[in-house]
Amino acid sequence: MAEVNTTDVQEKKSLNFIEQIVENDLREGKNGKRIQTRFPPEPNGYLHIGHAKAICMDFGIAQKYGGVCYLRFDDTNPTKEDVEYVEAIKEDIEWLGYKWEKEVYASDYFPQLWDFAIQLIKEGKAYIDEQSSETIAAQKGTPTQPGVESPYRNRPIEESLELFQRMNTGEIEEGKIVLRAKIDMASPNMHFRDPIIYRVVKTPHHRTGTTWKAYPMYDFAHGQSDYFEGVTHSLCTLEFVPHRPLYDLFVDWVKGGKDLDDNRPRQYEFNKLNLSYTLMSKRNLLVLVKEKLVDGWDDPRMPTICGFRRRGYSPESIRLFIDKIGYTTYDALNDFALLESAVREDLNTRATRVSAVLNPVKLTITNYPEDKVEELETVNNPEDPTAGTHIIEFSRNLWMERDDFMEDAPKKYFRMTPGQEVRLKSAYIVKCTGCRKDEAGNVVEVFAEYDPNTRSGMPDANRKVKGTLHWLSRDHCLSAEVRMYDRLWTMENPRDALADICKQKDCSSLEAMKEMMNPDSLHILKECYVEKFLANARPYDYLQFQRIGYFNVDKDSTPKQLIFNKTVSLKDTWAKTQK
RNA sequence: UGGACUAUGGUGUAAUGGUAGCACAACAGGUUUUGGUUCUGUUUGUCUAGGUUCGAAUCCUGGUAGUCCAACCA
Repeated sequence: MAEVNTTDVQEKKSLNFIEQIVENDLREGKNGKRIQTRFPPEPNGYLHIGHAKAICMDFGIAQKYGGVCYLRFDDTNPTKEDVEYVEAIKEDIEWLGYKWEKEVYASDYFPQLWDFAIQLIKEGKAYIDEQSSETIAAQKGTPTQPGVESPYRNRPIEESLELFQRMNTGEIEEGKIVLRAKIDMASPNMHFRDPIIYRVVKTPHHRTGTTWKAYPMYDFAHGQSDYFEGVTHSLCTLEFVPHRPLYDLFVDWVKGGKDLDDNRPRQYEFNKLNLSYTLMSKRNLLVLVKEKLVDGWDDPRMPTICGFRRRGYSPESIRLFIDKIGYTTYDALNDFALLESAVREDLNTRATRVSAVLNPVKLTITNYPEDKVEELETVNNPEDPTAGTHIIEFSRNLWMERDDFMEDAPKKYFRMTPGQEVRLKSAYIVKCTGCRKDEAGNVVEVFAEYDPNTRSGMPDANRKVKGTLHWLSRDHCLSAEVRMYDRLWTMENPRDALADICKQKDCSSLEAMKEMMNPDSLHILKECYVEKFLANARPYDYLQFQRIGYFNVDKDSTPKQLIFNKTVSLKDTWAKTQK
């Protein structure tokens, strides 16, 4: 029965348009019914949740259709790249739960690409241009005006050949000459107007060192790399749609003819992730890190994979979110609330429930003996009976949450207020008898009397009261620092807002970002208390502070200095009705 | 004002010429030793004007709106 059910669910889940293409290709026997993809990051920064969407697609398609996925570092621009990023990227992909068949680099193909470029020169399909970048740009025309041909366009092949060799010896300075493909200066597709395919870069490469001085451009490397590796489906985001005709052209050329066979990579594009209240571009994230507006790439407010990891998101929750938003060709703006609902959904099943008092006030049970301490059992996770239980101490002197007491309470306030009964979670029902205030009128202590018959196992254990509060025994808890995070940006679409501010005020994106940042994105609470049970909690452990939210243990937390990060609040229908 | 792409509730997504469905969000209620979870119910949608068709969210044409393209970045 259960198996039938699973099949039903799978059948009901409709295929996204890429999966439909893949199934079609499989049916038609393209590429020998083989599926191969690649995830091709440039090692110039940390992966963010937008990359996670591409990772789930690239690795997911291979997984689902019995194919393989390579991890290929697109390292054709040594000025921006670094091994630091290579290592971080690998860590993040593994954390997300994916394994690559092979780790490869575009730079592995530099010799083949070089030979191919020479072949094109010999065939009259490429030439060396000696004009300045400004001139070349000007000759390119505009989208509405055709370009004009370079005076070097029809230079003798021998000249181009010789100059191309010298591009790689070091004798030619950066920017002096480039190799261009000879295509069509009048094409409505700007990428066809004799694109530059090789340029001189003298910065040492993080893998090949100083072996090369001439480096291929993206368009000249990507499709060919796919072809060399045997990639069948080259999946990327929508901004590469205009590149596709060029991709196909170069693949045709490197294959040595258009219709030789059907074994060739094809590029398909899907929409990239836009998230509300989130700035995604690597360039701007780099500014945040460099200018120390955040605490590094893994600051829990960052949309990086490592940021979400430090914040307490699970890999499963991120994959669940990606699965929910789907893949289309529409430029969507996804609601951050959907990501939050995904992480709540996942953490609800796995986070250990504990008590933490973040804004403490004394609670004294006046009819409970001074020296008595009871060890009470509390469940680790009501959603998971196998998660077990742990002990929490109860005594006369407790901490409670300041928000859980009101002297004059509104009608539907089910918490501590004089004359009202509440349940102390996992312990007794108590009745509030009053409070003590300081000279300024601040409540400094709340008083209550307990009903000894209402503890679990006692005769009145199942007596119902409206409210249940969390609490801690003052002599049996630990101090902790708790970091409360909120969104980094105040506007729903910070990318557009950033552009607007820069334009209006004619300022740098750094200045604009400073203006846009949410001043309340981080609140550090230093005087919090948590259960003794957390003495040995390990970094990244998933927790639920009951009635508050999901939290995790920060990577810098130690038994002496406990630090917790708020991942996301619990849904709070009470707070909502108060607004 | 060139080319390419896109348009389904507030948001995202399905329906592949034949009953507009799902998730999030919102709202109302039941259960609950977390105002959580869970369960039930409710509200809200095919950008627009034509055309093809027995029948159009789907195909065609015009309009409107949005995205991308003029790096020696990827």
